[in-house]
Amino acid sequence: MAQAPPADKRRLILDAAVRVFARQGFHATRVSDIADEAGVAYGLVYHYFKSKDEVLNELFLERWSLLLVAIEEADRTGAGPREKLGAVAGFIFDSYRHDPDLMKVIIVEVTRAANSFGQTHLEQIRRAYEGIAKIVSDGQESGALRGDVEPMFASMAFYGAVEQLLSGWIFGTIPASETDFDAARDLLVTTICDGLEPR
Amino acid sequence: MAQAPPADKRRLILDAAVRVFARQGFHATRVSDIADEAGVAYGLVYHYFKSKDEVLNELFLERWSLLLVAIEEADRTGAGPREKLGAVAGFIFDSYRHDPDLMKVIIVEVTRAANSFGQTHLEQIRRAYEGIAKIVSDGQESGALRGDVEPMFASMAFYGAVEQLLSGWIFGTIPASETDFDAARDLLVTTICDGLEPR
DNA sequence: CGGCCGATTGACTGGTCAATCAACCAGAGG
DNA sequence: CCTCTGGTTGATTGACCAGTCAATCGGCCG
Repeated sequence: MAQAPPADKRRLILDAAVRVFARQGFHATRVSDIADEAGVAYGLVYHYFKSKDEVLNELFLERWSLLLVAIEEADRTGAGPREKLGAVAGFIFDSYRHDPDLMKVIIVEVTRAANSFGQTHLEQIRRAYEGIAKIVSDGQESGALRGDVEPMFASMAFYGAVEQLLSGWIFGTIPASETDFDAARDLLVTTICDGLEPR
Repeated sequence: MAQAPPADKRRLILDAAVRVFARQGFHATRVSDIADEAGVAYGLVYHYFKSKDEVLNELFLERWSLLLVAIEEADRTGAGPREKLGAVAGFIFDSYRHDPDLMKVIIVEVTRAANSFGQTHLEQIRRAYEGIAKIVSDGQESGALRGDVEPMFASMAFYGAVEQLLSGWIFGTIPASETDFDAARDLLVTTICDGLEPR
C-alpha cells in the first residue's frame, strides 16, 4: 500500500524525548516517560537506541552539526566579522525560536552540563568555539578587529554571552515574550563589536 | 587539653564534598563517597545535613553570598562602570584561583544547572544579575555608558562571558595553566567596554 | 563511680529505574 | 493457508543508593 513512511517510530521517539527532556530534565526523565509520550511500548525505545543516553546524544548531534555548518557558511561569505558574528548569533537565536524545547535540552543537558554529557561532546562543542575564533582571527588580520585580544578568548566571551541570553529567555530571567530575536541579535553584535562605552 | 577546635566534622564534610563533587559531579557522587573522603561514617553526614542536596546548597550559599556582597561593594565605590565591572570579574576570577574545586562545583552543579539546583537558587542568581545591571544602569545615567542597551541585557552578556571563560579554564578548552587571571580580567573588561573593533 | 547526652557508627531497607528478553503480531512471499 | 521476518510489546530482573535507625562511644558532671 502507498502506506508511505509507516509513521517513523524512531523519529516519533526522538520528538517525544525532546518534549519530555525539556519538561522534566534528562535525569528526572524515565525511559517509560519517553515511551508514554511517544505512544509506544517501553521496549521499543531500546529497539532503536541502545540506551537512554544515546537518545540525548542523537538529539544533540543532529542539531549541533547544523550549527557547525552555519558557522562554516557564515565564515565563507566574504562579509566583515560583524556580519559573520551576526549570522552565527542569528542562527542560534533562530534555532531557539524554531524549536525552543530542543534548544533548551541541548543547552541545559549538554552544552552547560560539561560534567556529564558535555564531557562526551567536548570535541564537537570546541569545534564551534574554534569556528568563531577563526572569524575573529580573520577579522584581526583584515584590520576590522583589534589585534590585542586572543581570538579564542573573544570567541568564548561571544558564545558565552549568546548562551547566557538564551538561558535567560528559557528560564524567564529575562522576559522572552516580548523579545524580538532579530533585535537581540543586532544588539548583541553591537555590544560585542562596539562595546558598552559610547563611540 | 588545649585541643582547640575539635576538628569540626561539619566543615570536614563540606570540604570533602567539594573535592568529590568537583571530581565526579554531584549526581555521580554517592553519600558514601563524601563520608569516605571526609574519613567519617556514612551516617554522620545525615547528622549534620538533612540530605545530600543540602550539602550542595550550603556550599553554594556560602560562596554566592560573598559574590553578592562583592558586587554590592564594587557598586558603592564611586568609580566608573569600567572599574566596577573589573572588580566584579576580578572577584569571580579570584574565587576560582583561590578554590578551583569550589567554583567548579558552583558553576557546573548550580549556576549552569538551571534545571536542577539552579531552579532552587534562581532568586539568588538573579540577584547577581541585577546587581551588575545596576552598575550598567548607573553608568548609563552618568553618560559613561551608551544608553541604547538594556542594562539587564548587558548584565547577562557580561556575566555569560565571565562564566564561559571560567568554564573554558575548568574544562581545559582554554589553557588555564598559563593564564594570568588579572590580565584576563582586564582583557574582558576592555572587550566588553571598548568592543572588539578598533577605537 | 555512675548516669546522661550528644556525637558517631554502619548495616539495612525501600523504592526506583535502566536494560533485558521471550513472547506476540502483521505483512510478504510462497 | 502456512511460514518467515522483523517491528513491537511490557513484565521482569538486577543493580544501585538515599536515607533510617538502633547500637556504641566518650566526655562531663554530680
